[in-house]
Amino acid sequence: MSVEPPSTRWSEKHRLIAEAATVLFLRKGYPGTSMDDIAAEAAVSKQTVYKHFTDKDQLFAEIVLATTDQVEGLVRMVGAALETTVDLRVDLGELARQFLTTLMRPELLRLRRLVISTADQFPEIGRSWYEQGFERALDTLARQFGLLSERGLLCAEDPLLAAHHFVGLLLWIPINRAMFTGDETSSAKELRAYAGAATEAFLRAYGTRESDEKR
Amino acid sequence: MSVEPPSTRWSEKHRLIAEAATVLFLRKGYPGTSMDDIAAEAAVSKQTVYKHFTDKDQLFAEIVLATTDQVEGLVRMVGAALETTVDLRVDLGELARQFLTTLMRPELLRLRRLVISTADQFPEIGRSWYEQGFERALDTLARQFGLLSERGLLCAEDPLLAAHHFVGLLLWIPINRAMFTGDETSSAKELRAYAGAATEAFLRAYGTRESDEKR
DNA sequence: GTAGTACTATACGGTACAGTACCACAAGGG
DNA sequence: CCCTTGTGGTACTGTACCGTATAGTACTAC
Repeated sequence: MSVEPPSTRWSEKHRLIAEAATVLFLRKGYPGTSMDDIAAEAAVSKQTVYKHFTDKDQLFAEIVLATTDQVEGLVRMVGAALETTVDLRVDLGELARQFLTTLMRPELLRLRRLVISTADQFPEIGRSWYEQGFERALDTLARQFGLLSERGLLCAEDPLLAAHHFVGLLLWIPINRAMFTGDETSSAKELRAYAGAATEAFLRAYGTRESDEKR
Repeated sequence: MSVEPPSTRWSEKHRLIAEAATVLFLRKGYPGTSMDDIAAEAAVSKQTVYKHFTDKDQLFAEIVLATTDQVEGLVRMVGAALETTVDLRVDLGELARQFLTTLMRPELLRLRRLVISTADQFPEIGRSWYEQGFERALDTLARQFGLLSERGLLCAEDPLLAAHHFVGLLLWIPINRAMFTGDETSSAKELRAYAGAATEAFLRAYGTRESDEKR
Protein backbone atom coordinates (compact mmCIF):
# COMPACT_ATOMS: atom_id res chain seq x y z
CA MET A 1 0.00 0.00 0.00
CA SER A 2 1.21 3.44 -0.72
CA VAL A 3 1.58 6.05 1.95
CA GLU A 4 -1.50 7.83 0.79
CA PRO A 5 -4.41 7.82 3.00
CA PRO A 6 -3.97 9.93 6.09
CA SER A 7 -5.88 12.30 3.84
CA THR A 8 -5.19 15.17 6.12
CA ARG A 9 -6.92 18.39 5.45
CA TRP A 10 -3.64 19.62 4.07
CA SER A 11 -3.23 16.91 1.45
CA GLU A 12 -6.86 17.28 0.55
CA LYS A 13 -6.45 20.98 -0.19
CA HIS A 14 -3.27 20.23 -2.06
CA ARG A 15 -5.08 17.83 -4.36
CA LEU A 16 -7.96 20.24 -4.82
CA ILE A 17 -5.68 23.05 -5.88
CA ALA A 18 -3.66 20.85 -8.20
CA GLU A 19 -6.81 19.60 -9.89
CA ALA A 20 -8.26 23.06 -10.31
CA ALA A 21 -4.99 24.32 -11.72
CA THR A 22 -4.81 21.42 -14.17
CA VAL A 23 -8.30 22.08 -15.44
CA LEU A 24 -7.73 25.78 -15.87
CA PHE A 25 -4.27 25.59 -17.40
CA LEU A 26 -5.54 23.08 -19.92
CA ARG A 27 -8.60 25.15 -20.72
CA LYS A 28 -7.09 28.62 -20.80
CA GLY A 29 -3.35 28.20 -21.08
CA TYR A 30 -0.63 29.48 -18.83
CA PRO A 31 -0.94 33.24 -19.29
CA GLY A 32 -4.72 32.99 -19.51
CA THR A 33 -5.02 31.50 -16.06
CA SER A 34 -4.62 33.71 -13.02
CA MET A 35 -3.89 32.60 -9.51
CA ASP A 36 -7.18 34.14 -8.46
CA ASP A 37 -8.96 31.92 -10.98
CA ILE A 38 -7.26 28.86 -9.56
CA ALA A 39 -8.16 29.77 -6.00
CA ALA A 40 -11.77 30.35 -7.01
CA GLU A 41 -11.99 27.10 -9.00
CA ALA A 42 -10.55 25.17 -6.08
CA ALA A 43 -12.92 26.94 -3.68
CA VAL A 44 -9.93 27.94 -1.64
CA SER A 45 -8.45 31.24 -0.65
CA LYS A 46 -5.53 32.57 -2.61
CA GLN A 47 -3.43 32.59 0.48
CA THR A 48 -3.83 28.84 0.75
CA VAL A 49 -2.67 28.40 -2.81
CA TYR A 50 0.53 30.20 -1.93
CA LYS A 51 0.95 28.09 1.19
CA HIS A 52 1.02 24.97 -0.96
CA PHE A 53 2.92 26.20 -3.98
CA THR A 54 5.61 28.82 -3.87
CA ASP A 55 4.57 30.57 -7.06
CA LYS A 56 2.78 30.20 -10.35
CA ASP A 57 5.75 28.73 -12.19
CA GLN A 58 6.30 26.02 -9.65
CA LEU A 59 2.63 25.11 -9.60
CA PHE A 60 2.59 24.88 -13.37
CA ALA A 61 5.68 22.71 -13.52
CA GLU A 62 4.33 20.36 -10.89
CA ILE A 63 0.97 19.74 -12.48
CA VAL A 64 2.35 19.36 -15.99
CA LEU A 65 5.07 16.93 -15.02
CA ALA A 66 2.58 14.91 -13.00
CA THR A 67 0.82 14.02 -16.23
CA THR A 68 3.76 12.04 -17.56
CA ASP A 69 2.64 9.18 -15.36
CA GLN A 70 -0.06 8.48 -17.91
CA VAL A 71 2.41 6.96 -20.36
CA GLU A 72 2.43 3.86 -18.19
CA GLY A 73 -0.82 2.96 -19.90
CA LEU A 74 0.77 3.23 -23.32
CA VAL A 75 3.73 1.16 -22.28
CA ARG A 76 1.55 -1.65 -21.01
CA MET A 77 -0.53 -1.42 -24.17
CA VAL A 78 2.52 -2.01 -26.33
CA GLY A 79 3.64 -4.98 -24.31
CA ALA A 80 0.22 -6.56 -24.30
CA ALA A 81 -0.23 -6.17 -28.04
CA LEU A 82 3.15 -7.36 -29.32
CA GLU A 83 4.71 -9.60 -26.69
CA THR A 84 3.35 -12.84 -28.03
CA THR A 85 1.71 -11.92 -31.30
CA VAL A 86 1.37 -14.45 -34.05
CA ASP A 87 -0.51 -12.32 -36.56
CA LEU A 88 1.44 -9.10 -36.69
CA ARG A 89 -0.81 -7.36 -39.19
CA VAL A 90 -3.82 -7.73 -36.94
CA ASP A 91 -2.14 -6.97 -33.65
CA LEU A 92 -0.12 -4.05 -34.94
CA GLY A 93 -3.28 -2.60 -36.48
CA GLU A 94 -5.07 -2.95 -33.18
CA LEU A 95 -2.18 -1.31 -31.36
CA ALA A 96 -2.25 1.53 -33.86
CA ARG A 97 -5.93 2.15 -33.22
CA GLN A 98 -5.49 2.12 -29.47
CA PHE A 99 -2.48 4.38 -29.65
CA LEU A 100 -4.33 6.83 -31.80
CA THR A 101 -7.47 7.00 -29.72
CA THR A 102 -5.42 7.39 -26.57
CA LEU A 103 -3.16 10.13 -27.88
CA MET A 104 -5.91 12.04 -29.64
CA ARG A 105 -7.96 12.58 -26.50
CA PRO A 106 -8.75 16.30 -26.29
CA GLU A 107 -7.14 16.51 -22.89
CA LEU A 108 -3.86 15.16 -24.20
CA LEU A 109 -3.94 17.41 -27.24
CA ARG A 110 -4.42 20.42 -25.02
CA LEU A 111 -1.59 19.31 -22.82
CA ARG A 112 0.62 18.95 -25.84
CA ARG A 113 -0.20 22.44 -27.01
CA LEU A 114 0.38 23.78 -23.55
CA VAL A 115 3.83 22.26 -23.29
CA ILE A 116 4.82 23.43 -26.75
CA SER A 117 3.60 26.93 -26.18
CA THR A 118 5.48 27.33 -22.92
CA ALA A 119 8.64 25.63 -24.12
CA ASP A 120 10.28 29.02 -24.56
CA GLN A 121 9.56 30.07 -21.02
CA PHE A 122 10.06 26.70 -19.34
CA PRO A 123 12.49 24.70 -21.44
CA GLU A 124 13.06 22.12 -18.71
CA ILE A 125 9.37 21.28 -18.63
CA GLY A 126 9.31 20.67 -22.37
CA ARG A 127 12.44 18.61 -22.19
CA SER A 128 11.26 16.50 -19.26
CA TRP A 129 7.91 15.92 -20.87
CA TYR A 130 9.58 14.83 -24.09
CA GLU A 131 12.00 12.52 -22.37
CA GLN A 132 9.77 11.01 -19.72
CA GLY A 133 6.66 10.82 -21.88
CA PHE A 134 7.60 10.59 -25.47
CA GLU A 135 10.90 8.80 -25.48
CA ARG A 136 9.90 6.33 -22.82
CA ALA A 137 6.99 5.07 -24.87
CA LEU A 138 9.18 5.01 -27.96
CA ASP A 139 11.85 2.97 -26.21
CA THR A 140 9.30 0.38 -25.20
CA LEU A 141 7.99 0.15 -28.71
CA ALA A 142 11.54 -0.11 -30.03
CA ARG A 143 12.31 -2.98 -27.69
CA GLN A 144 9.30 -4.89 -28.97
CA PHE A 145 10.28 -4.19 -32.56
CA GLY A 146 13.73 -5.54 -31.77
CA LEU A 147 12.24 -8.76 -30.45
CA LEU A 148 9.97 -9.04 -33.47
CA SER A 149 13.00 -8.65 -35.71
CA GLU A 150 14.71 -11.53 -33.94
CA ARG A 151 11.60 -13.62 -34.48
CA GLY A 152 11.73 -12.78 -38.17
CA LEU A 153 8.43 -10.94 -38.19
CA LEU A 154 9.99 -7.57 -38.84
CA CYS A 155 13.06 -6.37 -40.63
CA ALA A 156 14.15 -3.43 -38.51
CA GLU A 157 17.88 -2.97 -38.41
CA ASP A 158 17.45 0.03 -36.13
CA PRO A 159 14.40 -0.68 -33.97
CA LEU A 160 14.26 2.78 -32.45
CA LEU A 161 14.20 4.37 -35.88
CA ALA A 162 11.48 1.94 -36.91
CA ALA A 163 9.46 2.88 -33.86
CA HIS A 164 9.76 6.55 -34.69
CA HIS A 165 8.71 5.84 -38.25
CA PHE A 166 5.70 3.86 -37.07
CA VAL A 167 4.55 6.64 -34.82
CA GLY A 168 5.29 9.27 -37.45
CA LEU A 169 3.18 7.48 -40.05
CA LEU A 170 0.44 7.09 -37.51
CA LEU A 171 0.29 10.50 -35.88
CA TRP A 172 1.64 13.07 -38.31
CA ILE A 173 -1.63 13.76 -40.05
CA PRO A 174 -4.12 13.92 -37.19
CA ILE A 175 -1.81 15.58 -34.67
CA ASN A 176 -0.94 18.38 -37.03
CA ARG A 177 -4.56 18.95 -37.87
CA ALA A 178 -5.38 19.14 -34.21
CA MET A 179 -2.49 21.40 -33.30
CA PHE A 180 -3.25 23.98 -35.94
CA THR A 181 -6.96 23.92 -36.43
CA GLY A 182 -7.95 23.27 -32.85
CA ASP A 183 -10.17 20.42 -33.98
CA GLU A 184 -10.16 18.20 -30.98
CA THR A 185 -12.65 15.66 -32.11
CA SER A 186 -11.73 13.34 -34.90
CA SER A 187 -14.38 10.78 -35.64
CA ALA A 188 -13.63 7.23 -34.69
CA LYS A 189 -13.99 6.31 -38.35
CA GLU A 190 -11.29 8.75 -39.39
CA LEU A 191 -8.97 7.46 -36.73
CA ARG A 192 -9.50 3.87 -37.86
CA ALA A 193 -8.64 4.89 -41.39
CA TYR A 194 -5.44 6.62 -40.33
CA ALA A 195 -4.46 3.64 -38.22
CA GLY A 196 -5.08 1.19 -41.02
CA ALA A 197 -3.17 3.20 -43.62
CA ALA A 198 -0.23 3.71 -41.27
CA THR A 199 -0.07 0.03 -40.39
CA GLU A 200 -0.11 -1.04 -44.03
CA ALA A 201 2.59 1.43 -45.00
CA PHE A 202 4.72 0.44 -42.04
CA LEU A 203 4.48 -3.25 -42.84
CA ARG A 204 5.42 -2.60 -46.46
CA ALA A 205 8.47 -0.72 -45.23
CA TYR A 206 9.50 -2.97 -42.36
CA GLY A 207 7.62 -6.23 -42.75
CA THR A 208 8.99 -9.58 -43.86
CA ARG A 209 7.51 -12.29 -46.04
CA GLU A 210 6.72 -14.16 -42.86
CA SER A 211 4.71 -11.33 -41.34
CA ASP A 212 2.88 -11.10 -44.62
CA GLU A 213 1.84 -14.72 -44.87
CA LYS A 214 -1.85 -14.13 -44.25
CA ARG A 215 -2.32 -11.65 -46.95
CA MET B 1 4.64 44.81 -62.37
CA SER B 2 2.85 44.97 -59.14
CA VAL B 3 1.47 48.15 -57.72
CA GLU B 4 4.28 48.53 -55.32
CA PRO B 5 6.67 51.29 -55.68
CA PRO B 6 5.29 54.72 -54.99
CA SER B 7 7.03 53.97 -51.71
CA THR B 8 5.22 56.76 -50.01
CA ARG B 9 6.25 57.64 -46.54
CA TRP B 10 3.15 55.83 -45.39
CA SER B 11 3.90 52.50 -47.04
CA GLU B 12 7.45 52.75 -45.80
CA LYS B 13 6.33 53.07 -42.20
CA HIS B 14 3.89 50.25 -42.73
CA ARG B 15 6.65 47.92 -43.87
CA LEU B 16 8.90 49.03 -41.03
CA ILE B 17 6.29 48.28 -38.42
CA ALA B 18 5.37 44.94 -39.93
CA GLU B 19 9.00 43.85 -40.01
CA ALA B 20 9.64 44.91 -36.45
CA ALA B 21 6.52 43.11 -35.30
CA THR B 22 7.53 39.95 -37.14
CA VAL B 23 10.94 39.91 -35.53
CA LEU B 24 9.59 40.49 -32.05
CA PHE B 25 6.66 38.11 -32.23
CA LEU B 26 8.98 35.37 -33.45
CA ARG B 27 11.53 36.09 -30.78
CA LYS B 28 9.30 36.66 -27.79
CA GLY B 29 5.90 35.26 -28.65
CA TYR B 30 2.56 36.99 -28.69
CA PRO B 31 2.04 37.79 -25.02
CA GLY B 32 5.72 38.52 -24.56
CA THR B 33 5.70 41.30 -27.12
CA SER B 34 4.22 44.66 -26.21
CA MET B 35 3.09 47.34 -28.58
CA ASP B 36 5.66 49.65 -27.00
CA ASP B 37 8.36 47.14 -27.91
CA ILE B 38 7.17 47.08 -31.49
CA ALA B 39 7.08 50.85 -31.78
CA ALA B 40 10.58 51.07 -30.34
CA GLU B 41 11.96 48.33 -32.60
CA ALA B 42 10.46 50.06 -35.65
CA ALA B 43 11.79 53.43 -34.47
CA VAL B 44 8.29 54.79 -34.71
CA SER B 45 5.90 56.29 -32.23
CA LYS B 46 3.20 54.12 -30.78
CA GLN B 47 0.64 56.48 -32.18
CA THR B 48 1.85 55.64 -35.68
CA VAL B 49 1.55 51.93 -35.01
CA TYR B 50 -2.10 52.43 -34.16
CA LYS B 51 -2.60 54.52 -37.27
CA HIS B 52 -1.52 51.56 -39.41
CA PHE B 53 -3.00 48.67 -37.48
CA THR B 54 -6.20 48.85 -35.53
CA ASP B 55 -4.99 46.71 -32.64
CA LYS B 56 -2.55 44.07 -31.57
CA ASP B 57 -4.66 41.15 -32.76
CA GLN B 58 -5.02 42.50 -36.24
CA LEU B 59 -1.33 43.25 -36.50
CA PHE B 60 -0.50 39.75 -35.37
CA ALA B 61 -2.86 38.12 -37.82
CA GLU B 62 -1.51 40.18 -40.70
CA ILE B 63 2.14 39.44 -40.15
CA VAL B 64 1.64 35.75 -39.47
CA LEU B 65 -0.52 35.15 -42.52
CA ALA B 66 1.97 37.07 -44.66
CA THR B 67 4.51 34.34 -43.98
CA THR B 68 2.52 31.71 -45.83
CA ASP B 69 3.91 33.15 -49.05
CA GLN B 70 7.12 31.34 -48.27
CA VAL B 71 5.67 27.98 -49.26
CA GLU B 72 6.08 29.02 -52.89
CA GLY B 73 9.71 28.05 -52.50
CA LEU B 74 8.77 24.58 -51.32
CA VAL B 75 6.32 24.11 -54.14
CA ARG B 76 8.90 25.01 -56.76
CA MET B 77 11.38 22.74 -55.03
CA VAL B 78 9.06 19.78 -55.36
CA GLY B 79 8.40 20.44 -59.04
CA ALA B 80 12.06 20.87 -59.84
CA ALA B 81 13.06 17.68 -58.08
CA LEU B 82 10.44 15.27 -59.35
CA GLU B 83 9.06 16.60 -62.61
CA THR B 84 11.46 14.74 -64.86
CA THR B 85 13.34 12.44 -62.56
CA VAL B 86 14.82 9.24 -63.84
CA ASP B 87 16.51 8.08 -60.66
CA LEU B 88 13.86 8.43 -58.02
CA ARG B 89 16.00 7.23 -55.14
CA VAL B 90 18.53 9.97 -55.73
CA ASP B 91 16.13 12.78 -56.50
CA LEU B 92 13.71 11.96 -53.72
CA GLY B 93 16.59 11.80 -51.29
CA GLU B 94 17.78 15.18 -52.42
CA LEU B 95 14.28 16.59 -52.10
CA ALA B 96 14.05 15.17 -48.59
CA ARG B 97 17.26 16.91 -47.58
CA GLN B 98 16.17 20.23 -49.01
CA PHE B 99 12.75 19.94 -47.42
CA LEU B 100 14.26 19.19 -44.08
CA THR B 101 16.82 21.99 -44.10
CA THR B 102 14.17 24.45 -45.23
CA LEU B 103 11.56 23.47 -42.68
CA MET B 104 13.99 23.17 -39.79
CA ARG B 105 15.22 26.75 -40.05
CA PRO B 106 14.94 28.30 -36.58
CA GLU B 107 12.74 31.04 -37.94
CA LEU B 108 10.21 28.56 -39.30
CA LEU B 109 10.27 26.48 -36.14
CA ARG B 110 9.53 29.57 -34.09
CA LEU B 111 6.72 30.48 -36.41
CA ARG B 112 5.29 27.02 -36.05
CA ARG B 113 5.41 27.24 -32.28
CA LEU B 114 3.86 30.66 -32.40
CA VAL B 115 0.92 29.51 -34.50
CA ILE B 116 0.35 26.44 -32.37
CA SER B 117 0.50 28.34 -29.12
CA THR B 118 -1.99 30.96 -30.25
CA ALA B 119 -4.33 28.51 -31.94
CA ASP B 120 -6.66 28.69 -28.96
CA GLN B 121 -6.91 32.44 -29.10
CA PHE B 122 -6.85 32.83 -32.89
CA PRO B 123 -8.26 29.68 -34.42
CA GLU B 124 -8.65 31.25 -37.86
CA ILE B 125 -4.95 32.01 -38.01
CA GLY B 126 -4.04 28.44 -37.25
CA ARG B 127 -6.51 27.15 -39.76
CA SER B 128 -5.40 29.51 -42.51
CA TRP B 129 -1.78 28.75 -41.88
CA TYR B 130 -2.48 25.04 -42.03
CA GLU B 131 -4.49 25.28 -45.21
CA GLN B 132 -2.48 27.82 -47.12
CA GLY B 133 0.91 26.64 -45.96
CA PHE B 134 0.75 23.03 -45.04
CA GLU B 135 -1.89 21.61 -47.29
CA ARG B 136 -0.80 23.56 -50.33
CA ALA B 137 2.69 22.09 -50.22
CA LEU B 138 1.22 18.67 -49.58
CA ASP B 139 -1.10 18.95 -52.55
CA THR B 140 1.78 19.76 -54.83
CA LEU B 141 3.75 16.81 -53.55
CA ALA B 142 0.71 14.60 -53.97
CA ARG B 143 0.28 15.70 -57.57
CA GLN B 144 3.87 14.73 -58.33
CA PHE B 145 3.43 11.38 -56.60
CA GLY B 146 0.36 10.81 -58.76
CA LEU B 147 2.37 11.44 -61.90
CA LEU B 148 5.16 9.17 -60.67
CA SER B 149 2.61 6.44 -60.07
CA GLU B 150 1.40 6.75 -63.66
CA ARG B 151 4.99 6.44 -64.80
CA GLY B 152 5.33 3.27 -62.76
CA LEU B 153 7.98 4.69 -60.47
CA LEU B 154 5.75 4.69 -57.43
CA CYS B 155 2.86 2.61 -56.26
CA ALA B 156 0.66 5.13 -54.53
CA GLU B 157 -3.00 4.38 -54.79
CA ASP B 158 -3.80 7.49 -52.76
CA PRO B 159 -1.13 10.05 -53.64
CA LEU B 160 -2.18 12.53 -50.96
CA LEU B 161 -1.89 9.88 -48.29
CA ALA B 162 1.51 8.91 -49.66
CA ALA B 163 2.61 12.53 -49.52
CA HIS B 164 1.53 12.79 -45.90
CA HIS B 165 3.36 9.60 -45.09
CA PHE B 166 6.50 10.86 -46.78
CA VAL B 167 6.47 14.07 -44.81
CA GLY B 168 5.56 12.26 -41.62
CA LEU B 169 8.49 9.87 -41.94
CA LEU B 170 10.73 12.81 -42.69
CA LEU B 171 9.70 15.37 -40.12
CA TRP B 172 8.19 13.58 -37.16
CA ILE B 173 11.42 13.04 -35.27
CA PRO B 174 13.20 16.36 -35.69
CA ILE B 175 10.13 18.56 -35.50
CA ASN B 176 9.00 17.03 -32.24
CA ARG B 177 12.43 17.38 -30.75
CA ALA B 178 12.48 21.01 -31.74
CA MET B 179 8.97 21.77 -30.52
CA PHE B 180 9.49 20.35 -27.07
CA THR B 181 13.13 20.83 -26.27
CA GLY B 182 13.59 24.18 -27.96
CA ASP B 183 16.64 22.86 -29.76
CA GLU B 184 16.64 24.90 -32.90
CA THR B 185 19.87 23.75 -34.34
CA SER B 186 20.14 20.24 -35.63
CA SER B 187 23.47 19.47 -37.21
CA ALA B 188 23.52 19.08 -40.97
CA LYS B 189 24.76 15.55 -40.43
CA GLU B 190 21.75 14.63 -38.33
CA LEU B 191 19.40 16.07 -40.90
CA ARG B 192 21.05 14.10 -43.68
CA ALA B 193 20.63 10.94 -41.66
CA TYR B 194 16.93 11.62 -41.04
CA ALA B 195 16.40 12.40 -44.71
CA GLY B 196 18.15 9.25 -45.84
CA ALA B 197 16.29 6.98 -43.45
CA ALA B 198 12.95 8.51 -44.35
CA THR B 199 13.59 8.16 -48.07
CA GLU B 200 14.56 4.53 -47.74
CA ALA B 201 11.56 3.68 -45.63
CA PHE B 202 9.25 5.53 -47.99
CA LEU B 203 10.58 3.74 -51.04
CA ARG B 204 10.19 0.37 -49.33
CA ALA B 205 6.59 1.27 -48.60
CA TYR B 206 5.66 2.95 -51.87
CA GLY B 207 8.38 2.11 -54.40
CA THR B 208 8.12 -0.29 -57.33
CA ARG B 209 10.61 -2.72 -58.78
CA GLU B 210 11.28 -0.15 -61.47
CA SER B 211 12.16 2.63 -59.04
CA ASP B 212 14.45 0.16 -57.34
CA GLU B 213 16.41 -0.88 -60.40
CA LYS B 214 19.64 0.84 -59.41
CA ARG B 215 19.92 -0.81 -56.07
C1' DG C 1 -9.83 25.01 27.69
C1' DT C 2 -5.98 26.57 25.61
C1' DA C 3 -2.31 26.78 22.26
C1' DG C 4 -1.15 26.19 17.76
C1' DT C 5 -2.13 25.62 13.12
C1' DA C 6 -4.66 25.75 8.75
C1' DC C 7 -7.95 28.40 6.53
C1' DT C 8 -11.10 32.48 4.61
C1' DA C 9 -11.85 36.98 3.08
C1' DT C 10 -10.33 41.03 1.56
C1' DA C 11 -7.40 44.53 0.64
C1' DC C 12 -3.08 46.45 -1.05
C1' DG C 13 1.56 47.46 -3.44
C1' DG C 14 3.81 47.21 -7.44
C1' DT C 15 4.11 46.44 -12.11
C1' DA C 16 3.00 45.72 -16.90
C1' DC C 17 0.41 46.66 -20.73
C1' DA C 18 -3.41 48.03 -24.38
C1' DG C 19 -5.10 51.82 -26.20
C1' DT C 20 -6.02 57.12 -26.18
C1' DA C 21 -5.20 62.16 -25.74
C1' DC C 22 -2.59 66.06 -26.32
C1' DC C 23 0.93 69.06 -28.02
C1' DA C 24 4.75 70.19 -31.01
C1' DC C 25 7.03 69.71 -35.45
C1' DA C 26 7.88 68.90 -40.29
C1' DA C 27 6.58 68.56 -45.15
C1' DG C 28 4.24 69.72 -49.11
C1' DG C 29 0.44 71.57 -51.93
C1' DG C 30 -2.85 75.44 -52.47
C1' DC D 1 2.09 82.01 -46.27
C1' DC D 2 -1.01 78.87 -44.32
C1' DC D 3 -3.24 74.72 -43.64
C1' DT D 4 -3.72 69.93 -43.85
C1' DT D 5 -1.71 65.64 -42.90
C1' DG D 6 1.46 62.43 -41.02
C1' DT D 7 4.49 61.92 -37.32
C1' DG D 8 7.11 61.99 -32.72
C1' DG D 9 7.10 62.26 -27.87
C1' DT D 10 5.07 61.71 -23.80
C1' DA D 11 1.77 61.49 -20.53
C1' DC D 12 -2.46 59.37 -19.15
C1' DT D 13 -6.54 55.97 -18.29
C1' DG D 14 -8.12 51.80 -17.23
C1' DT D 15 -7.34 47.29 -16.26
C1' DA D 16 -5.29 42.90 -15.05
C1' DC D 17 -2.48 40.28 -12.33
C1' DC D 18 1.29 38.45 -9.06
C1' DG D 19 2.51 38.09 -4.64
C1' DT D 20 2.00 39.81 0.29
C1' DA D 21 -0.19 41.39 4.37
C1' DT D 22 -3.74 41.61 7.83
C1' DA D 23 -7.55 40.35 10.59
C1' DG D 24 -10.57 37.10 11.92
C1' DT D 25 -12.48 32.01 11.94
C1' DA D 26 -12.50 26.76 12.12
C1' DC D 27 -10.24 22.69 13.37
C1' DT D 28 -6.90 19.73 16.11
C1' DA D 29 -4.04 18.25 19.99
C1' DC D 30 -2.69 18.19 24.38
